[in-house]
Amino acid sequence: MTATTERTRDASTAEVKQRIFVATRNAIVGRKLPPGTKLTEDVIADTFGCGRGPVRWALARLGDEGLVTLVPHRGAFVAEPPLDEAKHLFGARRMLEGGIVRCLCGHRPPAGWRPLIACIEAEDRAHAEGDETAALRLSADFHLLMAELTGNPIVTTMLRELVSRTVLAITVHQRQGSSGCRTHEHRRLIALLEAGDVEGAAREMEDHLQALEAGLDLSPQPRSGTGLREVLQAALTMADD
Amino acid sequence: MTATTERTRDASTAEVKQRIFVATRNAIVGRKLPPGTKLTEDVIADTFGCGRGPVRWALARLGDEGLVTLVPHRGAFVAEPPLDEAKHLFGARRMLEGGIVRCLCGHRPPAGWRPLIACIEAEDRAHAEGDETAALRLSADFHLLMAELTGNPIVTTMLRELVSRTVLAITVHQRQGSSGCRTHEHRRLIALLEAGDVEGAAREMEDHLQALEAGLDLSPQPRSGTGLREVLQAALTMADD
DNA sequence: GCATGCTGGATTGTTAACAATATGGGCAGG
DNA sequence: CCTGCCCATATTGTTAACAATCCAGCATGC
Repeated sequence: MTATTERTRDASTAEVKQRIFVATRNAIVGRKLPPGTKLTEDVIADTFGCGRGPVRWALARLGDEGLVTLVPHRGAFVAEPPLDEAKHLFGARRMLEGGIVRCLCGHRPPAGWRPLIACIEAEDRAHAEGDETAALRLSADFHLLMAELTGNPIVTTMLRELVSRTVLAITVHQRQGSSGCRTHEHRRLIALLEAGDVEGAAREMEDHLQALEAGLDLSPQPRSGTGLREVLQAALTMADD
Repeated sequence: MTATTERTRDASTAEVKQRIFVATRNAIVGRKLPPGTKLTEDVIADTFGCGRGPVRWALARLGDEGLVTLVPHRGAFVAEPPLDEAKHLFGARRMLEGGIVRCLCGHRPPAGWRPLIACIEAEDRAHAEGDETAALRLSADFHLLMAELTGNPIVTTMLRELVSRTVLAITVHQRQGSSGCRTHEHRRLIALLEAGDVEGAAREMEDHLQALEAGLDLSPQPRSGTGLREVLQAALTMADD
């Protein structure tokens, strides 16, 4: 996997931007780049052997998705979603994924729920091996797979964005000891889906996300936020957009 | 409102990109730029009196949102969402807005439903004056307002994107005679919300969107799509992302 | 000793120029 | 008369260089 890094083919001329974008995003959600790290343009440009233009494009795109914060004349940093944003993130996922579950109950996909079961088993294996990062990724893949099973690419894209940001939010607001999604909740969700219990399945998904949100530590964020500069800058953000 | 267009202040140096983006998006959803129109970079650059860099940034962002299609080495065109995409769009809105309604039923916003009623009245007035474009915009604002009432900016952003694309899809797949959202359906939705009927309100919203989707003409799209070039290019779009 | 004001270095934002590519019309050949 | 090739033109994609801006460290004055 991640064979993209090895493709230094000449066909890169028109897809360098995409390569940089995907690589950086994978690095962020894969916990390789801790939140707050500076993403210097020259470094990335040298790494990929290209000018600074494609780098700026990828960084802007990542900024739109909320994975990096772009500070004018300062640069790009891996985002550190504040607690408010994390809660909004989970709220949005509750609304969207509840709809996904209800949609899935309506017309079951042709492939059935087998892909979901396979994903759960993979996550269990990762848990057994102690690879918690991989487990988190597999857990995210489970939710993403549900979106794909609706057959609606737009929903898939939206949820992918949400899930990426959620992973980042979980990373920054250290889960004290709670592992990501409990797999038995996922199993119970599938059971309810198979039974055709629309309302029960939707409720299960919402409760599941609620439990995930409850795993955040609500302590007043020890990092920046009361820094006097952020307060003043936040006061000026009101007259935007 | 829309006082942003008048701000030709010198502070533009750092926000030209945003200006171009907002202006172009408003022009597209406001039906000023018909689907398919070529968006030449030089023209936009000259219009805003800036280089081509900011224009490319805005165009890329619009491309991400699905309002323009970026063809490599060809340029940017106002998107003409195919019928499949339109249906997916409505499907995504059903899932998300169903969740929004259910969320709103849970904890009613502090401002109550008055803003929604005001929006409906404005839409009725526009209908009375025969300004159908304004009516479509107001109708979109109603849905957007519901998202804002959840107090979740992420949901608002997602729905804004969806609504913009939906407006474009409706524009291209000419509604034969059906006006946008019927206001009485909006009123009924509010009544169910006020009554606290969660399931009924959600069902009403889904039916409402279903009715909107049914207003599309399912005839094989008379415009481009069977153009033999688009068919072949679409066949190559499979191996993307 | 501490706060304030400057200067050097580094990094971003933008513009301008160059190279690469696709389109359209003209022309030779069948 | 139609098909296929070729070149002029215009537009995009990219890189490189310049100007503007911000941070770190140091000197200065109280």
